[in-house]
Amino acid sequence: MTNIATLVFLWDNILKLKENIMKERSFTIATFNANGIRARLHIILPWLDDYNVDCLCIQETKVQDKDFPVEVFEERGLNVVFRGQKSYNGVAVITPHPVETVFFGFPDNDRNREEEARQICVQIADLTIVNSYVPQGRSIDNPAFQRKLQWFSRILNLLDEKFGPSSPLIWCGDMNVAPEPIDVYAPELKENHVCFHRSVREAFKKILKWGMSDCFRLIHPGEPEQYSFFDYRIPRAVERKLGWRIDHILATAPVASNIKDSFIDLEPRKKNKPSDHTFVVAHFQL
DNA sequence: ATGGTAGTAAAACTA
Repeated sequence: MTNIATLVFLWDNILKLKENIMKERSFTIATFNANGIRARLHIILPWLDDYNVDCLCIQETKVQDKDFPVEVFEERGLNVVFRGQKSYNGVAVITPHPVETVFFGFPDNDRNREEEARQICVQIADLTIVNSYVPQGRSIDNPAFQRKLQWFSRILNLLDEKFGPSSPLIWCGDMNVAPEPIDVYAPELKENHVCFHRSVREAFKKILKWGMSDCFRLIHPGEPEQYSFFDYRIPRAVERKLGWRIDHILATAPVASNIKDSFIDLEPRKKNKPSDHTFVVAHFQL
């Protein structure tokens, strides 16, 4: 009888454990192109206080590692993973959770500083998050544009070989591509633009086809004039709706199927100085 | 005909 009682007790505990594991957990992620993180702390810090995201992915921190403002995040109980270069590029992941750095740039690369300052892969609980600052490409006849196209094929190889479409994976950041005509103003004039040329759109869509969903579009299908970037050289670009949706949060099915909300927050632009990008947010119940 | 500005960091480069 004691054996049966023990069995019942154990079974009961297994059920409770399973219940705990299966319990929905909220996860909110955001991406932000800072264009200089030190110049945007007045935007980023209050925004973090307001939203309490589980993970903020930043691109274009434009700061060397020795000058990165680690303390302002750590004194708020946030963990930071970052890598940068002097004046250009630079990525960071900010999270209240324990975080493990998987790699910078691409795994097994030949220590390319620029690539490391453009991509971070981290693990937060069971989630793998890749934060990318995809090269802009300069012009379609520039070698930099070929490197941009290669970035997408290398990402696809990486996701396929290391993870697979059924593993919980988020790829987010400044992708420098407007996937569809509704994702940019005057698309008919942008066919030769490095962020709208058919070759980049196709390279990007190949990754969607492989098994990732554009989280913003899951919540706002077909909604026009939803932009994440406004060129600060164009006067009153926000009010005139002269923007691009080039910052994305993509997720594999196990994550994307649990999406609850997604939006582009452009409010912080109005505080003091403009920032060239906005916060793109996605919320899941995993 | 191809601008406009912001950031970094010290003159020009990238976006």
